[in-house]
Amino acid sequence: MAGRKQFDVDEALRGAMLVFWRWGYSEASIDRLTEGTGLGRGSLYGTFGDKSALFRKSLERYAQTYHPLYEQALSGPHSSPGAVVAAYLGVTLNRIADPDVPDGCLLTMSAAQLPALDAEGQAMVRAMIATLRGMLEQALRAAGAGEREAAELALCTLATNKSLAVLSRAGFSGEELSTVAAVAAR
Amino acid sequence: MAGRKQFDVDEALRGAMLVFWRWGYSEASIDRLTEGTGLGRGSLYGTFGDKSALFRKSLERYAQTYHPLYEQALSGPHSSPGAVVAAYLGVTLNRIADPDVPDGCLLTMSAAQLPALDAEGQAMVRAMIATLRGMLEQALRAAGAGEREAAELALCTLATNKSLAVLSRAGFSGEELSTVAAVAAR
DNA sequence: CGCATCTTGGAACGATCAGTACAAGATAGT
DNA sequence: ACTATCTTGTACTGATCGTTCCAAGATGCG
Repeated sequence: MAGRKQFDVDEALRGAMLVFWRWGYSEASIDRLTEGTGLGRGSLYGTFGDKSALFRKSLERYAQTYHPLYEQALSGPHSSPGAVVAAYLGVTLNRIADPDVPDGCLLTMSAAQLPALDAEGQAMVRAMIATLRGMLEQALRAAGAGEREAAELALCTLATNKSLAVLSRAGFSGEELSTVAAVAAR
Repeated sequence: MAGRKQFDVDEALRGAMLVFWRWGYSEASIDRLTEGTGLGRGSLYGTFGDKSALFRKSLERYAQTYHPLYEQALSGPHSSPGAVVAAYLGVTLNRIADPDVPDGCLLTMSAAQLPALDAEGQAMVRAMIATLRGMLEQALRAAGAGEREAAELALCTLATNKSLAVLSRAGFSGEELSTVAAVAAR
C-alpha cells in the first residue's frame, strides 16, 4: 500500500508485453498479466485501463523497443538490396535467439490472431505492419533497388519475418531459421 | 430427438474445422462450435468427446481433405525443383482464394498458437508439419534437387506457406500473396 | 406392442473470465 | 500533525467458459 506508485510503469509494461507475446491475446488472462507485471488488479486497471488498452500500450512499447533496432539495421549504407534484407532479418534472428525474450514475436502472433482483437487493436497491428513495410521499402530504394523491386522485396522480407516467428513458435531450431533467412536474402 | 444420428458426422467435422480455422483454438468456444456444426451440446460431446478431441479430429479431417491436394501437386513429374515449389505454393494460394473457405489455414494458425493447445494437440500439429516437410523434400529430390538443396528448399517452402497464411489473415491481397509465392519459387 | 438403446436439447455445474468497488494504508502539502 | 490524494490488495460482480447430467423422444428388435 502506498501513496506513490511502487513500481516502474515501463517495466510493468515490458512484463505485460512478454505475457501477450508468450500467450497471445486470448490466453493472456488478467491473472497471468498481474503475475507477469507483478502488479495487483487495482494497479493494473488504474494505470493502464482495460485489457484491450493494456494490449495496445504493450504494442506501443514493443514498437519503441524494437523499431529502433530495425531502423538502425536498415540505416545503411548497404551495398545491395540483398544486404538490406539480410540486415533486417538478422535483427529478427537475434531477437529470437535472445534468451531473455522467448521465441516468437508479439506483432506476428497478433497478426495471426486478429479475430481475437477488438477494432482498435486490429487497426494498430495493421498500422504497425504498414510502418515496417514502409521502412523496408525506403531502405531498399536507398540501396539501389528499383521501385518495383523494392516493393517486392519489402513484401517478401516481411513475409519471411512472419514465417520465422511462426516456425520458431513451432519448435524449429535456430539453425533452420537462419537457413530460411539466408535463402531469403539471397 | 432421435434413435439414429440426425446429422452427417463428416459434415459436422467440416463445420468444426472451419470454426477452429476461423477463430483459432482459444476463441473457438463450444457455443461457436455448436453453431458451426449445427449440433447440440449433447451430440457434440457424445460424438467427438471434449474440445481437445474435437480439435484433433478436425485436424485429421483437415489432413484428409488437403494433403491429397498437396500430394497430387507434388506428384510430378516436375522439370525443376522450382517447379515443385511453385506447384506446392499454388495449392496454398488456391485454397486461400477459395470463397467457400475463409482465408488462413488451420494448421498454420495452430502452429502460431501452440501454447493454447494441450500436449496431444501440440504433438499432432508438429507431426503434421513434419509430414508435409517430408513430402516436400521427397518431391524435390525427385525433381533433381541435391540432398542439401532439397532440405533447404523444403524448409523455405514450408516457411513461405506459413507466411502466406499469416499475411492473408493480416489482410494482404491475393495479388500480394501471389507475389510472395512467385518470388519463393524463383 | 414392449423393451433396450441411442440421440437430442436444454438445464445446470464449477471454474474462470474481464472488470468494478472499496476500505486500508502510504504519501505530500500545508 | 492534519488532511486530501493517490495507490494497493482483495472481495465481489455478471458473463462466459468447458463440461456433465438427464428427461424426453425416436429407433430397432423381439
